[in-house]
Amino acid sequence: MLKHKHNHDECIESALEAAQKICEERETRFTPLRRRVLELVWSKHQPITAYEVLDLLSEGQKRVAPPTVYRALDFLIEEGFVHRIESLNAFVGCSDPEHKHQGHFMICTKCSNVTEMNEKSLHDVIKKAAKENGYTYENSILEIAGVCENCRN
Amino acid sequence: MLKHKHNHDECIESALEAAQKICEERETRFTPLRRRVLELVWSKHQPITAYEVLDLLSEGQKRVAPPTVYRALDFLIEEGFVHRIESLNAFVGCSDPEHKHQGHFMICTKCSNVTEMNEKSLHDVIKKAAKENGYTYENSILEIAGVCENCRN
DNA sequence: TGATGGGTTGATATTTTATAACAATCAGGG
DNA sequence: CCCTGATTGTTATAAAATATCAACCCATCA
Ligand SMILES: [Zn+2]
Ligand SMILES: [Zn+2]
Ligand SMILES: [Zn+2]
Ligand SMILES: [Zn+2]
Repeated sequence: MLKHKHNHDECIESALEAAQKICEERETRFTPLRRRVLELVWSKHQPITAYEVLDLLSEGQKRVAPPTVYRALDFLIEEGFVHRIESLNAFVGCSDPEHKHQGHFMICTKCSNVTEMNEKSLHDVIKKAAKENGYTYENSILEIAGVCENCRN
Repeated sequence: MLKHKHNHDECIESALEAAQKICEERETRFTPLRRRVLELVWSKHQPITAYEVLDLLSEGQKRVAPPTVYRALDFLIEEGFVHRIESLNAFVGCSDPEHKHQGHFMICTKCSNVTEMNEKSLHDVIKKAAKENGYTYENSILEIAGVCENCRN
């Protein structure tokens, strides 16, 4: 179902490394828990709910409580490593953590895969629309539902 | 706080009339409950939560249960009279119920007022972005957070 | 008329998602 | 080591939404 085949382990690994590096630069704490939660978010190359993360995190150990997961997710979102998909109440790893932003996504209604769009032009159009309506732009969420290339075939 | 001063009673009344008319055309049932819920959604010219609607609906009578409200909201959303604001878990009346669409909104982070944008150009850009990424467009939500003109002054 | 059936609403219980509040623990600086 | 602030653990609860089945309404038609 993945849009492009790739070695997903590498994919996770590089996300973790990037996060680690950014935290060092910012002097924020990439603790084992936060690292593990980020790994779990990435583990399912699809949006994952907080309680799914909770279940995975609890495997083979005492069950953790919701705040543990939500606090870690809050941190990861704050740092820009994870986005929340509002229309799904779910979370995905960010494909471009170096540059803080709120995400713009396309969500396949057949396979649930999500594609993050990092397109400056789209971002600019949205900013412009806000300005034209008299708003000072802060940030935005865009979630497009549709059918992905794979699922059409 | 309202962007433009207006007689809000008239505003509500016209929304109800429009809904009534559209339901007659579509032969869907604009029941007293649905009418009342739409009225309550409009009553607060700002996003309103399902449970706020529930509280208002329950005033002076036996308390209604959540499904009553959610079912009415589902109908109103389905008919395009109401939009859900995903980032707020709240609902607003649609400013253009004649033409079914998912809403594109700007949300003031100071006063919580919401402005619906019915701009074809923006809609087109979003559709185009979906297409360029290989998705067959179905619909989209756009929620821009910012500060409105009033609140800046 | 009154049986039938679809759509709507009522009622009860539960699930899903998220947060509040406070205690325990940990990591770094004096 | 002791203090401090950040992080994590723990318990309880709030907020948002849905599942299920019963009751009701009302148009159709036998
Ligand atoms: Zn991103
Ligand atoms: Zn797909
Ligand atoms: Zn609308
Ligand atoms: Zn404002």
